[in-house]
Amino acid sequence: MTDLPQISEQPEPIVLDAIDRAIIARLHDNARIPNIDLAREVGVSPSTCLARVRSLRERGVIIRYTAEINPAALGYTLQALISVRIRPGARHLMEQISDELRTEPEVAQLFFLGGSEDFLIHVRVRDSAHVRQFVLKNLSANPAVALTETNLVFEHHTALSAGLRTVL
Amino acid sequence: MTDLPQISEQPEPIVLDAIDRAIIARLHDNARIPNIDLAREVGVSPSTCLARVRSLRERGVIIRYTAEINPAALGYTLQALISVRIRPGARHLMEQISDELRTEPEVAQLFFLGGSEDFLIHVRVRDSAHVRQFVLKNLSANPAVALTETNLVFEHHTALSAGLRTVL
DNA sequence: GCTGAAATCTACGTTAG
DNA sequence: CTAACGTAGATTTCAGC
Repeated sequence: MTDLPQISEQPEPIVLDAIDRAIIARLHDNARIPNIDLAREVGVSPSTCLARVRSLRERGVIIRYTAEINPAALGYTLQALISVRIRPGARHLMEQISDELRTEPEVAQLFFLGGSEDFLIHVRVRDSAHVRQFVLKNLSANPAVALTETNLVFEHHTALSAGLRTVL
Repeated sequence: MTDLPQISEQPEPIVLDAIDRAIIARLHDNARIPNIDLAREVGVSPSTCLARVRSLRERGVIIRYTAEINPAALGYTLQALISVRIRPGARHLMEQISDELRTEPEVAQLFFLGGSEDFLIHVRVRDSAHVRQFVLKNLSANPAVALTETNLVFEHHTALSAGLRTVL
């Protein structure tokens, strides 16, 4: 899925009180916590808690609930970051290239960047031959691509979203 | 949380059949789908489905269930990628620096890299002044840091894990 | 908007194929 | 390993504060 556009959204500014933030933090940590337990932990009744969770979902604060999958279990044990520069005359093709890349099963994340590089692609692959093949097929073969640089990922950590640590 | 180490794990190799993969794909899309619906969609009985989901959880295929939170709703509307190079004589401090960075609320992801750069940090911040302050305080002030480079993120896309598209 | 109780539905252990 | 049954407990609606 995609993050929401970062400008000129929010018809009504989203206001979250301490209970909302506590709910968010707990659901981020465990999306399947029973509503009754969640309610007790944040200090409201189950029905109130349910109404708040729904409101958060409807206002787009909670984007979705997802299961984190261990990619190694699926046979993809290697990760790499590939930075890509598009030829200056081909910048109008960036949306199309992005759409094509996102259909490739190896692509885990895609960043559009400002600065000297245009894309950063986070891929999950079987081995180094696989990443080489990915670059050749999906990037080097495209005449709009000016330059690529591949870095292997040794470790990858993800953290709780900003602004939620203090309520845990 | 952290991805599992990428080498020498799996006492027993994890084998997943088509039903397991279908379950994984649906739980990745919606971690809160009722077991009864999940069972119907993948074509097994609810009790069988529940047993499979548990097994996937116990074998570490499903790492956890999490709610994706819209960072913009929390007031963090700007994203940046910061690449960091550590001084060659200070490489032994990398673990310590990593641990310190991960306690900062702005840090969403942290990559340990091979190649010319050592770290890549994905941060979520309020504005450009905030990211500048982050770099000054957490990186430039550290004598082990040789070089940093900050790129603003215009868009960020995340995709379904590799190997699951075909079963959807 | 919050609370508490009633009805519906789900999860999950047990039994059996 | 898989399917069916039964119970305990959760979710969700609704009336009242």
